Amino acid sequence: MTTGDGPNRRVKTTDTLLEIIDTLQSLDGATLAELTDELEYAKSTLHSHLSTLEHNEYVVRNGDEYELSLKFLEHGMFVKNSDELSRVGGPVLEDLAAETGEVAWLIVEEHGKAVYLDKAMGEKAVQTHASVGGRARLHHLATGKLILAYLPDERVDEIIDCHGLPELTPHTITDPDELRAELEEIREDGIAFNDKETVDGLRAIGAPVLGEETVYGAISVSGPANRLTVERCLEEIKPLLLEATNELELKLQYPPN
Amino acid sequence: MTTGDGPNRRVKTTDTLLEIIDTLQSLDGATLAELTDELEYAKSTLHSHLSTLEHNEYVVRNGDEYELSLKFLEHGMFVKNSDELSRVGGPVLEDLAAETGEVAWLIVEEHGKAVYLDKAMGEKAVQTHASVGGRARLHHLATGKLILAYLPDERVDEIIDCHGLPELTPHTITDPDELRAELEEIREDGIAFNDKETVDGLRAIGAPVLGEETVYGAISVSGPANRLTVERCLEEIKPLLLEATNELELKLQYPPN
DNA sequence: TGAATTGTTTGGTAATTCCGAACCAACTAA
DNA sequence: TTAGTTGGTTCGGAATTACCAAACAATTCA
Repeated sequence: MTTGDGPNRRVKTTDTLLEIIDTLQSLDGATLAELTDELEYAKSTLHSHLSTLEHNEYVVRNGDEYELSLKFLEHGMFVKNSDELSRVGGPVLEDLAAETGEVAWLIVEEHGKAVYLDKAMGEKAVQTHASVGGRARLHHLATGKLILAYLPDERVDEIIDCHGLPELTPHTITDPDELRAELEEIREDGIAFNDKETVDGLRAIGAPVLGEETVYGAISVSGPANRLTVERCLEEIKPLLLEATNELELKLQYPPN
Repeated sequence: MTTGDGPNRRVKTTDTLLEIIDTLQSLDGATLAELTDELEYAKSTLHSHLSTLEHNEYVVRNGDEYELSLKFLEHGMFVKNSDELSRVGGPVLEDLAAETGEVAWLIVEEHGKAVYLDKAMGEKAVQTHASVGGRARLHHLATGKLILAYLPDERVDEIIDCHGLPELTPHTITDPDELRAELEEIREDGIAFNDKETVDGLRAIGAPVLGEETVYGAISVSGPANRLTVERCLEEIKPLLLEATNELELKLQYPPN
């Protein structure tokens, strides 16, 4: 039989495999012995899995070290490029970054989480915690809250249930009702802030990219809170963001091809 | 038992799974019915595999369409960023692109193929066939031939055996001996050309990034053959490339951390 | 030289994948 | 409304195989 009960029967071997892949990534490559220590499988079992992965070019070997291969980059870039928002968003982010000097982000939702789809660095941009392809909870990001704000209420409840509202800084919203109140405000304003809710000293302002009945994603500009003041956000950044999202929404509505 | 005979026993279910993933990519998302047509498995079999992939967040559903998720981007960017050459190469490519106005590429070898690790677009750059994460044969690229030139002879034979020398244009080298002669020349010159060997009308010039006893990868500048003449390559681009690879080799030898 | 460590191979069985076929749910056409 | 179609979902059970244990090979270190 399979893992799990009742509906949605799963394939146990596949669970095993994906567990191996995830572990291989979190260890940043590992020898067979290290993997054996980390996972609850016999050495020989892991060995045949690794051989299969290598044969299919999903893993490369450096001596006795097994590492994930660039096959993942191939698939990943393919997925990224098949997203229309990603394609039209790239140049828009570059403009935003150039005009503000800060970091501009493009975020979409997947499986109830925020995924950093793209970024552009301005002149004064500082290296941040996040990177393209990375994931984060939705509730502590300007873009994440925007996405939640335009998602159906049931879906929001589901996401809160599933992922919780963990506290990252003293400013993170951890109460569901407080979050829902903020989402209401965001819907009224059409923009959202991240006021040191993710990292202390980091502020961001974002705007959503909306379609008819859907939210495609959101973009934001982030930077040090003392440089990116609330006034500067509202006066300088907000108009730029709204111009950008407006352009994106038009391009998504009337794709060039 | 398992797939394959003798040594390196493989896990058949894993082969199946990776086959599904590859198919899902080449179809750019598919319904269960479409996958059933494409692959030799029962509908119910594919269904449980897809359910497992979705449960592990490697696949997303849009209605009845199954698509690869951005999880692949996460792993892919992680692999890319754990490569030191990729990290130091990015800014160098940007400079090259800015100085030449053309497209600058960073290529590494994996499983006997060329992988486009990064690119930077100059002012006059035209959209090309290739994209980051993509793969190509080594024998028809300037960077690919460079990598072959500095790989052990046995390895070169192995790669020729395994992947062949398919013809992409009338200029592609398809004869093993001719290729080996060119590799010898490349070792003498320290640079390599791609003279319409990949796409008609496209020229590129590249230089290798060498370590002690190894070749890390290669970088190149490519553009329309009529603009990127052989003279311009030798006089303008070649010094820039050598300066760039020199910088990269130093940075790889003495990493900042 | 022997002990320790790590990757590789293999036999056999307990476990699971896989198929077939039935079951739904949503549309379409008559 | 009803019959027909298309596509996703579920489930029992036989055939296949993933998995473990244990032996083996190849290095490395004492």
